[in-house]
Amino acid sequence: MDLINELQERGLIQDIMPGTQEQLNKEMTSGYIGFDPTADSLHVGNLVPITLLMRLQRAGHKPYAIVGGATGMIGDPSGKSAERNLLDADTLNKNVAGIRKQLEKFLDFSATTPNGAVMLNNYDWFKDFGFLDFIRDTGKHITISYMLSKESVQKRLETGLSFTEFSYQLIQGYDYYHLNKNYNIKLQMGGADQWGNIVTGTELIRRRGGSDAFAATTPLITKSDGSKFGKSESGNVWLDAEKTSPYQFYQFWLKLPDTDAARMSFTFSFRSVEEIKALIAEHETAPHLRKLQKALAEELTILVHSEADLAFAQKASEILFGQSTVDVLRSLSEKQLLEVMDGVPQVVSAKDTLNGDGADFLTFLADNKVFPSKGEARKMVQAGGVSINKEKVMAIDHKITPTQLLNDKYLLIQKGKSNYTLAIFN
RNA sequence: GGGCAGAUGGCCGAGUGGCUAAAGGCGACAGACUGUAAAUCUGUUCUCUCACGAGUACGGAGGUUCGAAUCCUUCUCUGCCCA
Repeated sequence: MDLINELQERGLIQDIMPGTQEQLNKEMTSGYIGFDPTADSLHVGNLVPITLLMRLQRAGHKPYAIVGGATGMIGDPSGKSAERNLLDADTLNKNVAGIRKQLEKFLDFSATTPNGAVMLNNYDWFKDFGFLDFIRDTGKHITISYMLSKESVQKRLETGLSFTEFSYQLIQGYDYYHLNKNYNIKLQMGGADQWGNIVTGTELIRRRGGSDAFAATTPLITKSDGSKFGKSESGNVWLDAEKTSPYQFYQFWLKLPDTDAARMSFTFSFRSVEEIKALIAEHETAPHLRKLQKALAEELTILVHSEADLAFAQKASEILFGQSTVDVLRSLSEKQLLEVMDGVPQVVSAKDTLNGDGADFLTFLADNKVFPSKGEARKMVQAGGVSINKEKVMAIDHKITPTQLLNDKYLLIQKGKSNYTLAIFN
């Protein structure tokens, strides 16, 4: 099965330009995807383009990852309902560097392999490109009505769109032209919201007499309820272990609703389509075992983090969500406890605050930022949403005393169903 | 440059002098049920506070008034129409 057929089976093709499949079957083809440096880390949403490049490379083609140091300065209006704030140069540089580093994990960048991956920053070819030169060389080939007809532009005409964002498609379009001309790149991929920008690129290449240029986009990935994919209660799910611990990352996939788990497996997993179908069938016979979610969570935690990180994440999940009771928690040695809690957010405070009557629980929660304020903490306790060591806290005037501590030192605080914090008393 | 319309809580959107911390919806969070699922039901949702309460808030700044999201002036921004 060729790459495009497989992508189609996985539901990863939204739009595709005629001839793309033939081109990929004809020869080793260089293809690229751009990454927007809006943050210093990539998040799970970016895993779609990342795995797409991986699939491209595994199929024997040459992947290019373009970090948008230049385009990031402009702001892509696609999919945005309002004008974006511009990032300052320092932030941008930091973001570009962070993203670069992460991408290196996923692709084989060895220069000796013919289809070794390559990373480029479009700032390099834009920084010395003067405005007059740009509008003469590039702007001349694209008409206003063509640019205006783009959906990303149309949607914003009513509510406002600055010239800066309007011109974005030309900048990205030029990227493709530049890459086509200088690197013989013949394929651009991206999310469906990028189709307009990508096509401006192929148009520019065509009008300026470049070689063949093809394009394919993936459907925008959303959850079954239509909301944006890749958010947990605590915000974005990042690929950076410092921002989202491997445990939290593992949990994110494990918690996927059934309806999403199937689709996400096709989207993210490198298992074959047949394997995934078999897993889904198996899952349906015993949904409560969550085999599908587990398989996906395992695979992706290894891909993004490591086998060892997965092992800890699994152990922690087992203890935090298994049949465990206070007794199980109490039976863990200090070492075991700390290992398991590695990815769980932790707060440290002084042990002598527990002397006498003990420390007021609500005050403790607020002071240690487990909750933003005492009022907030009270609300949660009153709603029955807070537990200590797996036992629900019923009283709003609960006091923490030394006898409640695990290993004489730790307190496992749980807010809601799946948010844990480990308090350490030294 | 001229005319018109508009800016309300995370979002949408009602409110046109006191009963408004501001209807309703969405989203979000929590509880029950369950499988760490979905659906459903319930509660919460400006900030701080044990509570009484206090403080901020309807684009910005001034003003009228005992009292303003609501009236006036002005500024900023956005859309539409005309030049």
